[in-house]
Amino acid sequence: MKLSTKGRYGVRLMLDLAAHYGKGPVLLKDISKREDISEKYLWHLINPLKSVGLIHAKRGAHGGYELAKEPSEITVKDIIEVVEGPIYLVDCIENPATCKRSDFCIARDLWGDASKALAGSLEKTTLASLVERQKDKKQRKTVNYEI
Amino acid sequence: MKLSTKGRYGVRLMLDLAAHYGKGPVLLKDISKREDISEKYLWHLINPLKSVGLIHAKRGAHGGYELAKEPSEITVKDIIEVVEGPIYLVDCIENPATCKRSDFCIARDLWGDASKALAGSLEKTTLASLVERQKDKKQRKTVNYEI
DNA sequence: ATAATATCTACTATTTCAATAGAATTAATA
DNA sequence: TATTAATTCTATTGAAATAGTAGATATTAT
Repeated sequence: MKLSTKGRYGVRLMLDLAAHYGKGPVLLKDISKREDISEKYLWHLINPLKSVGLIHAKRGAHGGYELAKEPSEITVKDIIEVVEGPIYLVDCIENPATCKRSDFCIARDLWGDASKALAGSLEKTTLASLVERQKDKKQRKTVNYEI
Repeated sequence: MKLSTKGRYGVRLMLDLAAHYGKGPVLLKDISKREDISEKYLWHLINPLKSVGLIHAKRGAHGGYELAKEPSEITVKDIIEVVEGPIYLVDCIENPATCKRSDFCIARDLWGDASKALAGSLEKTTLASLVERQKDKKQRKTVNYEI
């Protein structure tokens, strides 16, 4: 039960954009360098995030990408749902027809609860709070070096 | 972020054993029929559950499988950890060396929290409680038919 | 002995995931 | 208006994980 690279990279990508929020469009090339993800692959993540209205793109020279909303308005759950699909541990929750046992299956209820717990945890964290944490961590690191 | 069939079938298998707990060994063949999972495939699930001490096998004629503990002592988390591996949404939590960013990666902390939320939810449910719920559901169904 | 049952190793098919290639489109600006 | 810098798109490939099957072996009750 692992997150795919889409989820992991997707959050890193959005976090990168959040860290540069308000400073104009960010180049794909730069994100690629900083996050160590190929431009080609990044595009597969950016594309759905753009079509769902989380990212805004500016084409042509001096173009690039930026968040379409405040970082405080975007949760990790929002991102994961776009790049990985809905947060359901099993298909039968979303779509009961995928399993003929759906009507009477007790396990199904269980997976529903667990999915909710997971989604709830991801919903608590916004991009803004992640950026904050990142700043804090850097701060602490600097202080440690001075000791 | 989906559970694999190992996890889904593994819980169904154990729930089947729990429902027959105390009534002597259960035949693989019977589990296969009831749960609609091939005997061959079931064995891939039973094997690790046995070697970890959750299931007890009786070989030869009149043999079969039974839970090695009370259903109230086995949680869904226990089962999933055996058939799917440890409940970590990303590898770098268990094994930081898998990613060179582990030291300073904020996303990593996030995935750690989410993994904990998920594991916590799965730990709350025991096989005994699932068997109870199953009985309740059947009860309600019968009552409804009588109306 | 025989039948019933679990155990094991190995293989194959399928699907999903990850990543790349290369061409097309758009817009700024000189 | 030509050029350059950027995003956009379709298609393809390679690799890995998942799912499932085959067929022979070992054990035990009767």
